[in-house]
Amino acid sequence: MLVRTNALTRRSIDGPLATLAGDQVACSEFRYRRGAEVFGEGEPAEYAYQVISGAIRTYKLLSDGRRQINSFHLPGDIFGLENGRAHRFSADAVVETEVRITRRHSLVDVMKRRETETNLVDLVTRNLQHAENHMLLLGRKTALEKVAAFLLEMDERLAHPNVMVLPMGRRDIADYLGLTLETVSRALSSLRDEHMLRFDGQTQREVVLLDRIRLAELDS
Amino acid sequence: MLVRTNALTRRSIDGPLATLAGDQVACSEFRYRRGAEVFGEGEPAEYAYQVISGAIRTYKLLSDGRRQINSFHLPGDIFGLENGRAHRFSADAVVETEVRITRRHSLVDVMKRRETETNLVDLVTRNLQHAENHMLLLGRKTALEKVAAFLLEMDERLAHPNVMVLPMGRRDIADYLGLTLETVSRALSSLRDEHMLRFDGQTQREVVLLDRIRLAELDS
DNA sequence: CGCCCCTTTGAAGCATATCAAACCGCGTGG
DNA sequence: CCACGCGGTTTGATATGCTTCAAAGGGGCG
Repeated sequence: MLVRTNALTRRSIDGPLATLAGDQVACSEFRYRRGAEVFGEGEPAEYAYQVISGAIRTYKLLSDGRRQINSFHLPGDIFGLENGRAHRFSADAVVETEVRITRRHSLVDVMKRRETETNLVDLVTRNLQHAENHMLLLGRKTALEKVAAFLLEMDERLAHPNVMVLPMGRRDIADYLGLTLETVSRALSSLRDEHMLRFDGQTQREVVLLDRIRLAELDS
Repeated sequence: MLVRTNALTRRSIDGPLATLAGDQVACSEFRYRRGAEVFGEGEPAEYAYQVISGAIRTYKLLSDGRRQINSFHLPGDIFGLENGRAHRFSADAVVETEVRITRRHSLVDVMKRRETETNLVDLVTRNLQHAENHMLLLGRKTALEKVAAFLLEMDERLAHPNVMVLPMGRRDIADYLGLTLETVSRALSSLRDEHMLRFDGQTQREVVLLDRIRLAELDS
């Protein structure tokens, strides 16, 4: 499948991938047909990619098929460079597309050599990962799904306390979720009525999650 | 303003910031009152921050005051670590909040020493930056604003061609913008009717931007 | 020529926003 | 101690922007 190439066959687009890879690692080129999948979410991340011509979309899917495209990758762009072992999103060709490919290992090894125990790339990448998840939420989830996702995110980040004390008000939650505060309030009331959560104390900021499983189901 | 501290006064939360900084750089602690601004979008990024207690929100604002919160930063979280000179978003305290602060320079210098000319952090960070802008779009912009922003993004990335040939169809644009394809189509028709763009050829994929200024105004 | 995909356009429905009012706990000052 | 005011939240009624459902146009390709 992979078309081997060498320095002499390189095209005019020599971006960071080529620079990074330099002559230390092998680059190959490959051509994808319109709609062809480059990689799927959850698949092992073996390669890093640079678009030579055409366009790639990277996206996430909800279980019901709704899709959120994170980015379009155009000629010169690098994508698919993951810190973990698996791709966090899917990628496929919008049109007939040429890409340059290099084994992820090569890059990661170069990276590892240059950085020590505490990895700054990891740090930024975690932020990126959060942003990607959030884009999916903002672009494609309903109010109820958003609020459920928010509660579960906070629950997890607060290490699943019995009583979750939210430091932020309804307005802040609303702005985080791309909703109005009234809609957030209604969603919370609805979840309370459905016995998925309960308010503790008098402030409405102390929440007890009663059914994390059903909340997670709501979160698609 | 900054409260100097040393290793002896450090609290129990010693996350990556402390590790990164180690004993190489000075850490200070500071306390923000509820609602106090830690930094504003566009301000010079002089420090990196780690939350000790409380909560910080980072967000962007549209000119009419609509706000999109990107993240809530809870104890242990690091934020405000920028690659460029300026903050890409604002940060302020949701509640009374303690943060540990270190000069950005210290970290950046450590980083620079460890990495060479081609900076992987830059790479990931650019993606993050895009994601942040996109969250604002998804959470807070109207259909017309989204489509205008999309056109301007593509225009810029394609180096302002006279005729912009979009590689993707309406469905792809819609999924990128968190809309339906019909809404994208209606928005484009509306922009055409308002003489902000014109379709070239017969495919409706070749767009000529006639009034980038008004488009940019739409994009808030 | 005819089919298929993409796009546009129209009509109706619906989820969420907007507008409005009441409630509630809390802090403050009388 | 209570009255009051105030910010935050809930709830209700209405409005609306976007989606959904539907159909027709238009171009490319077999």
